[in-house]
Amino acid sequence: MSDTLSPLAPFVAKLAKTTSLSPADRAALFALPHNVRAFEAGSYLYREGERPTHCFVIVSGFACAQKIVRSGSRQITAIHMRGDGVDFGNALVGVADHGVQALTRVQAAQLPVAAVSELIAGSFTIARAIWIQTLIDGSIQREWTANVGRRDARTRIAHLLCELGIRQEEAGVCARDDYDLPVTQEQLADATGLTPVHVNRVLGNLRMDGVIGGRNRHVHVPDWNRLASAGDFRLDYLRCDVSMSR
Amino acid sequence: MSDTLSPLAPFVAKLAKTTSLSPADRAALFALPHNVRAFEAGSYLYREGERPTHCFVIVSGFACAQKIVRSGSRQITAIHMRGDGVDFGNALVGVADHGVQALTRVQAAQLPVAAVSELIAGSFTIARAIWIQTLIDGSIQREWTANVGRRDARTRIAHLLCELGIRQEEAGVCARDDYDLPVTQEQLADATGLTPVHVNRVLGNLRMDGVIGGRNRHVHVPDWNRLASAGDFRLDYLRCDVSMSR
DNA sequence: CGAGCGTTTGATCGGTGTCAAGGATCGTGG
DNA sequence: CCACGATCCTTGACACCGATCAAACGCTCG
Repeated sequence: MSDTLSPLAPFVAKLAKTTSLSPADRAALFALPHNVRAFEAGSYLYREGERPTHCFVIVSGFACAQKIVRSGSRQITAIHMRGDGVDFGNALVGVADHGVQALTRVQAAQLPVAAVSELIAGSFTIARAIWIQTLIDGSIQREWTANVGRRDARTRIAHLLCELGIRQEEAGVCARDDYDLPVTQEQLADATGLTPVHVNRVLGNLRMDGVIGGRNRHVHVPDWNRLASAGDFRLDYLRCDVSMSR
Repeated sequence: MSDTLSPLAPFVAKLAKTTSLSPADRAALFALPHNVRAFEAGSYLYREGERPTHCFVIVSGFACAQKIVRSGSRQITAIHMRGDGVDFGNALVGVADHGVQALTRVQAAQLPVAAVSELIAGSFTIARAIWIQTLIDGSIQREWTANVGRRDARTRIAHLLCELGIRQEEAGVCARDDYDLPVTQEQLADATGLTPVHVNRVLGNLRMDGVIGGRNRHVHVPDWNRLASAGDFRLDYLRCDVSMSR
């Protein structure tokens, strides 16, 4: 298969944004044994407490990392999209402290942990590139903690919409100011630490104010700076190379 | 200097818990150029937006990672203690997305980023060990997101007290059920996404209920399981090897 | 056409924030 | 040794954001 058609291509492209990869490195990455599997919306890539046997690369759709607290409510701790590597840390540590669930129908490439582990051991450049991805994930995670901890509902939701827009633009899926968001308001609530009802009201307000347009699981942003301002959003934490204004 | 007396010893010991280090690896770690510096409470190890020139290893005291949101309030995203490596990711990525501030008087060993970078490049075992630490930090970060997102104030605070107890026990500082916590209630509030006033009330309740004892920046836990239950705390996410019951 | 799921809206409740004042503790200087 | 100021803790009254409960509405797919 041509590399550009490999399901791993978006992932490799993402790595290449932070680390210059030699042809040999690229070849080693594309040579990773993998098979693409479809997950229905709501199904689990793996569950909290399991010992994952595979790492994943998302090919299409949205998945989320989540934790369940005793009260039964869940917190979504990350949203994964096309080109994202999911928990390559599994190659190094054992039991998963969180579950990964498909938010929509998801196509994901499965990579055996052992193969990833070998690849990392075999190339410092690749190890470094993947490590940097996990550091960026960590940066996003910190931002999420601040988001649910210290921002009000409106700002929180606007911030999430900004992040999803930028990351999808970065992944080459679509434009930041016009994208599909095929997730329910309940899922947005679990990502922002709110209730579905309140998410609904806040989205309504944002729409009434003209900050966002588009109905029915589609986000349209008439004025990016306005949304970014509403969401207290600065994109440095994403460590991507796109510029802010539009 | 004898290795056991090196300020890096607690850090190396922590690495050794997840990765078996050869004598050469240990020697390379202890050979890292470093100087120990004291930071007054409230001073910054580095600030958000800076490009750090050093990594740090905490020798004594407490430091925190923090982000400031537009409203001016801050979210503490991590608490660092003896033996913790602070942002070794700085060796790989550039600008800091968060600041690191001393919560108490802190002694920290400063390691030039270039030296850490070289060390990582020179030993896969060490790189792996440090990487695993950053993965554990990530696991803690996810737990914090869930904590501020989906737990009520009482549970949130109890959870934090559990984590701090276990981590200090792991670091060999003291017992989990009897430790000094020389931070203000305002700082606890910033760590849990609450207000100082409410933290005060909740701590009062926990004390009245006998879940915690000890006044004045000292935590005493009469019944560990009771606190763990109040905090919805399971220690798997810390990936440490101590057992739960006591 | 009906069932199921998600969205929207209204009414009400409660946990936490805000504002304010007084009390405790501690370091510092006279 | 005491006075003083600064900082933090504690407590009370009240406000408000977001949660909860409930019901109607609108899709989509058998």
